[in-house]
Amino acid sequence: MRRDPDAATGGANTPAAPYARVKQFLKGELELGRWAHGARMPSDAELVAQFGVSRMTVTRALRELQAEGLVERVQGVGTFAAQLHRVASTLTIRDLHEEIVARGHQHEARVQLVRKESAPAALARQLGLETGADVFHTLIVHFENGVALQCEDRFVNPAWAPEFLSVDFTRITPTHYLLQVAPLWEAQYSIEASAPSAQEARLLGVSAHEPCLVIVRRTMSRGVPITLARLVHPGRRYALQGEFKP
Amino acid sequence: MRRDPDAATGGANTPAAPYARVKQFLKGELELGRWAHGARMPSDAELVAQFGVSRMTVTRALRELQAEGLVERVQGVGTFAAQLHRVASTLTIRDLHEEIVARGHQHEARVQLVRKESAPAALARQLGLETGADVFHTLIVHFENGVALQCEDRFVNPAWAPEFLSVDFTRITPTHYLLQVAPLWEAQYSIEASAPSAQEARLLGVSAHEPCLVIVRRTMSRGVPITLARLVHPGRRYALQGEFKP
DNA sequence: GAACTTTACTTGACTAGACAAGTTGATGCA
DNA sequence: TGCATCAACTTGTCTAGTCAAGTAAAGTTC
Repeated sequence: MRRDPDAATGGANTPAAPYARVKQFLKGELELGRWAHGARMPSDAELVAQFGVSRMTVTRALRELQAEGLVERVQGVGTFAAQLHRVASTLTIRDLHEEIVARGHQHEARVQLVRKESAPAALARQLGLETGADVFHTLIVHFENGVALQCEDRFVNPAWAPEFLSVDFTRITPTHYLLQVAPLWEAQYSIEASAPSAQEARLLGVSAHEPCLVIVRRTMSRGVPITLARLVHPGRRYALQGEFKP
Repeated sequence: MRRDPDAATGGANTPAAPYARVKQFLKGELELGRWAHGARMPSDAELVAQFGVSRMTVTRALRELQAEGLVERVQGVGTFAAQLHRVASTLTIRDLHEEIVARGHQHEARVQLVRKESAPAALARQLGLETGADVFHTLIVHFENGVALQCEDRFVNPAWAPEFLSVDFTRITPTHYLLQVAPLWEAQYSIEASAPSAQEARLLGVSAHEPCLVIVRRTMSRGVPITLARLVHPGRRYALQGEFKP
């Protein structure tokens, strides 16, 4: 069992940590709408007096609330209730293989294409290469228990993963391999609904009218583009799910 | 201009804060793959010695890295490089009105339906009500510069927003109004691609085959369901975009 | 009145030390 | 061998104070 210092009123067995009590108090008052958006909240000094704790403790509570986007702090001015006119959520896009295995199902990858190509202008620009430079191109269809779930069309910057073409993608997904090569990355993505291309429809075994969820993701590591992927999912078989908890 | 203590090697004008230096050092080493997933990283004491700072400073750096999911800390054992086999991203679903206004465009909402209904079993369960209880139902189509962008089909728990039906939704979006009533919430959502219903296609002015991005979102405040919304967007006109920066 | 200075208050960051609580491995004993 | 104990090390949290940097309002001077 994991300790959860955030549960300020936990199981009543462990009297929550002081910083968690302060944090939970402020969170509760915010939930009750005690401070309108932009309204001034108690200063550090006031909370120190109110809770009888040191300022470091109060600071920690407020810094975490700030990181969660619930309050805004301005040096020299004060702490204010944040604008909450947005729903922020952490969307986790897991490696498809792990996702399928986690469901207790069987994952199969059929490799349609693995080759080196010459990058046209638009692609080269996205990958930070010169037009006509070599790029690696893979086209893989992923199956869950024999049903096509994703068509993965991917271009990779050879500078980052020179051995990319010799990887056995029936055993390891490109995402998984690239994570080994570049463990930390930043990504930009776009999620939209559209009809599949004729080729994608054929590979996924769906009609050309079937609505598909298309994720286009560009991944970079230390500012250098690594890969550009277009992931096409039949709408009837795939949904992104997530939750947001403040 | 905003200060950014995280930019440990910032503009060279401000020598970054010590905690930020420690954090950036560890982040950089993680990027370079110095520690494999699950490998042991330097202990607090080692970092204290290495950087000549107090333990509180090291602790703060490590705690923030932990919050970002880059390291895992186990009391009594040590600090370890986290598994990064996932791409987590903060997906921000903004209020549509604000999103459109931010683009400098004009937003128009046409209210198709605002009424009280009796909740069928499935809906009642989702909203934590008894079957047959009253629910508020709105159906609103949102336009950006005269083009239909979203069809918003929403059910609201009357207990939370008794005045909901008398709000002028051509001036304020339901999301915006509900945020005033319940400032803090948690949400579960599902994003998928599908064809619109006949009614939705008619309201959006698209063909029944047009792939649509459908977001179903259930919102709760303090554990009590507030609203259930189905947001349908023509795929050709709407994409969710976001980025992930570790 | 306008411009400058002072003062009070705010958050940002850090230090040096303390105690608690958890894990691990070595030691000693039956 | 098996078990209990202890020491060393780890992270988790807190205190009481310091200095720095920023804002805003009150006061002062011209």
